[in-house]
Amino acid sequence: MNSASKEELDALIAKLAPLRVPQKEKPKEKEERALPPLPGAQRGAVVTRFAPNPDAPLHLGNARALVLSAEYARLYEGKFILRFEDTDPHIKPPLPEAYEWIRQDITWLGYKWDVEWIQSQHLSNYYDTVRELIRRGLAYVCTCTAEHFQELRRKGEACPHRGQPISEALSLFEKMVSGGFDEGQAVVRMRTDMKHQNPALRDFPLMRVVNPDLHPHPSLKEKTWAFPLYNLSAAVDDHLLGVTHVLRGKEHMTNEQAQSYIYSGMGWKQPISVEHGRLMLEGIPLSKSQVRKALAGGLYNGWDDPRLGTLMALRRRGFSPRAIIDLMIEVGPKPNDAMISWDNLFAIDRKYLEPVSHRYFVVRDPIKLAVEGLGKKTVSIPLHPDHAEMGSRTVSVENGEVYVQKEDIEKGKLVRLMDLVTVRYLGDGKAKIEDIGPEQSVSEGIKRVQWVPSFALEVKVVTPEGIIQCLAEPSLANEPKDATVQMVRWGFARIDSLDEYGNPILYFAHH
RNA sequence: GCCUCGGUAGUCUAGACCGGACAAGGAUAGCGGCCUUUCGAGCCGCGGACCCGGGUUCAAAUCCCGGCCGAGGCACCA
Repeated sequence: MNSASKEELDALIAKLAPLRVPQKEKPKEKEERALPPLPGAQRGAVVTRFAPNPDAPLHLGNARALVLSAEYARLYEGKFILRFEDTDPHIKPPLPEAYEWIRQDITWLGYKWDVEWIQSQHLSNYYDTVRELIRRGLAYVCTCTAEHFQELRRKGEACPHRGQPISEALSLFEKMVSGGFDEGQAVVRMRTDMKHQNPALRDFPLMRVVNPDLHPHPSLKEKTWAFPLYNLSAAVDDHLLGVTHVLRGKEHMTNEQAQSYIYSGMGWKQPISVEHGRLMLEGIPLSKSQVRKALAGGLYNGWDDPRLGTLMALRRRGFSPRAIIDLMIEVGPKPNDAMISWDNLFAIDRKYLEPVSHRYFVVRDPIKLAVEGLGKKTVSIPLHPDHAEMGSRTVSVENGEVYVQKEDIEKGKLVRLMDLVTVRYLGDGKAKIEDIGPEQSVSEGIKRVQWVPSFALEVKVVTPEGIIQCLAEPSLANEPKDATVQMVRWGFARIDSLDEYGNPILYFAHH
């Protein structure tokens, strides 16, 4: 079969299912980029998981593993698990509010998880597995200092504890669990091969001690001294939860090998692992540690600061979750790293926002224009030029005065105030009407600009570059919170909140 | 120092496993035009890439070897 040509296959398919023959003349629909097949996946028998550490909200880099895991589960009609990996109260202590942040981030993207699993609530599973590994002679308790073991690992030499009897290992382990060792005094190691060509795999650690008085776990009432390390907890839970496919970053490549020692030691079937490359976002620090540091230093206003690449920030700016999903599907599960450009994300997002966003005039850096002879006038303008069914808004000029953007007018030049009138700017805030209709203004290439009446709404637009005080047409106040609007000739923004005077604050998304 | 994985236009991606209609397709960004009461959307056109060097082959983006560059691991983090 694998020697059959494409033509032969097509012919065969045509015979079997004549209705599904692709029609040549059919205009090529822009096919949505699809995910490549998942190795070893069977419909209905795929279980994936997304396993964040709840120490921060999700960012675009995390979204890759998340979207892939959720999409593959959906694609194969399988199950999707959300697992919180909160077993390090010392170096990466869980942030109690982050659990909910992450749930919200995932929900915002439109995904539901079939199972939620919090590792810190299931520590006894890891203890049981460690006991079994010790009983099988596959693990031991090492009381070397970290530095000393590092040295032995480098040289490929065993430490004195490696040969300890099983009974001793077992009792030392119970001593770890019951608080008989302080931090750094003992660790459980997998017995692998001290001469393994990859030093990372030489007797890697399974469990260590964290002092609960110094580093209490926020969601553990009882004092707990022994915590699993990543390779142990991931292997135990992936097995227990029946995970069939693990989609994660390629920084876990050696972990996959480490985990296979546990899987084979326990006689478990190892899930198929697909490791994707890392994502970078143009000009933005994504790494949690960097962001946290900058946050502490007051550089950002919070995890949802519009300058950040967190999903929270993108959500606040009014991005469509579909845009993030599309981008992740485009990047796919391949092992290449990718530098995501904002332009690319904006372009995808625009496709979703453009057809649904109401148009409004918003003026930055305003200058008052007294238009001679304009007087009192009310115009009605569609909320969307291509969708009359969306309705329209009205803008009233009271006394011939409007605001335009300083940069849009030039003394002596014509300018078309959109949907209102064409004027010539005379300088000194004065303008006079010219008898040039909309069609003619287009054909003559006259600049068309947005404007607002003199009794405009004062709005703040929060952009990645800073907060801009602007004037908006009064009907913008009719838009509900969370609505995404298009500020004509500027870009998309989301209605975020009201300021102390009841005026809207908008978060800018992009052009 | 040891180990691993990558390298197609500015950016993202298809093709690579299974060499041949690939003088490399799509998207985005750029430029030009059309259209249009937005600097939006749409349409048309233009320019832009297989990291380098060897090898195998009638034929290499695709296979092999070497190099260069990039990323990651060598945590009592995940």
